[in-house]
Amino acid sequence: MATVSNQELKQVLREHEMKATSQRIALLKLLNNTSEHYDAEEIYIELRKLQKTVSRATVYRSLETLVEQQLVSKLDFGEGRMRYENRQERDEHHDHLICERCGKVIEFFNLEMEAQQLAVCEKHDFLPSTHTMHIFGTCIECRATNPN
Amino acid sequence: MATVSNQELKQVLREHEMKATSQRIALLKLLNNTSEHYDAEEIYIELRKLQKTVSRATVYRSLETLVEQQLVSKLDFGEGRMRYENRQERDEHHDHLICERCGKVIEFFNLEMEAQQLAVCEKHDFLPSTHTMHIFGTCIECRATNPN
DNA sequence: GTGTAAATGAGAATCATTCTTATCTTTAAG
DNA sequence: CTTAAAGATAAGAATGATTCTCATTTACAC
Repeated sequence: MATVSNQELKQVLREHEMKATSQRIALLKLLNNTSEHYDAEEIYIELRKLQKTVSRATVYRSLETLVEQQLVSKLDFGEGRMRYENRQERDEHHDHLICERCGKVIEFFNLEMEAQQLAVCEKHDFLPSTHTMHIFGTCIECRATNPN
Repeated sequence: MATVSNQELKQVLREHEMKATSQRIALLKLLNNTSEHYDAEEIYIELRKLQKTVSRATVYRSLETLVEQQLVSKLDFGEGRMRYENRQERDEHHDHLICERCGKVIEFFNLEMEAQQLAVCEKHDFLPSTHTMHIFGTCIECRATNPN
């Protein structure tokens, strides 16, 4: 995962008609350099650790704008709060397997499933914009530990 | 949609090791007799209309138990609150198309998609329990009104 | 009918998120 | 390099959904 320079991030923000504030640059860099699915509070804490002055409100507002600009994806794993992941340089959309025991998230992509989704939309004269496909269950490691 | 008697609902609750309280019977009957996807507050208001003494806490607690018992499904349409639907007598699981303009929810079932989900789980040695598949977009009526 | 575990009502508490407002930055223009 | 205006920010208050607390009530096995 190549670290992106501040200059490049500024460029990205400006291309999306967002002022290149230090808070936004730091937030984008954080999501750029991790494969974690952080929630807003975790992002706030990480930015604070990095000596950034930032408020929760700014984290939420920036995330909202970044999601609108499709630079970031907003994910709901059914925990009562949202998680976010970087979307730049991702060529493929992906869905998630979520382990209900350990919380691990496995990403997957299945072309046939995507095709079926389009078929369903066509059948119902529905114009899709986004979708969420989350499969909840138990991962192999957790079953190995305790088959239950 | 055949109305189920209180006696039958009592029976159902007892079969699931839940005390057959009047609040639970009324809640279950409400969900049984509608195809709406109510949220907790709407359920609370409906039960009040029906002259039932019930508190919000009881609505939430009962729903939680009913979901555990798989008598009710908990749905997240990305509105920041959960919705619930009856699950009894439904032989088929189904997924949802959600119109981002008018909020309409269209239910669908696609066997091939379900098969692909199982295939993905197998591939990742993942034991699935439930899944959510929500496609967001614009329904035909909204596009007819304003193609955009 | 009684006792007891379970369920409930009312409102307080919590948690994620959004709003408010006064104060800063960014950036385009001189 | 200043400057001004639009846009962003910090801090904390407000909101809204959901959960918790605890004293009281109810279901139901006996």
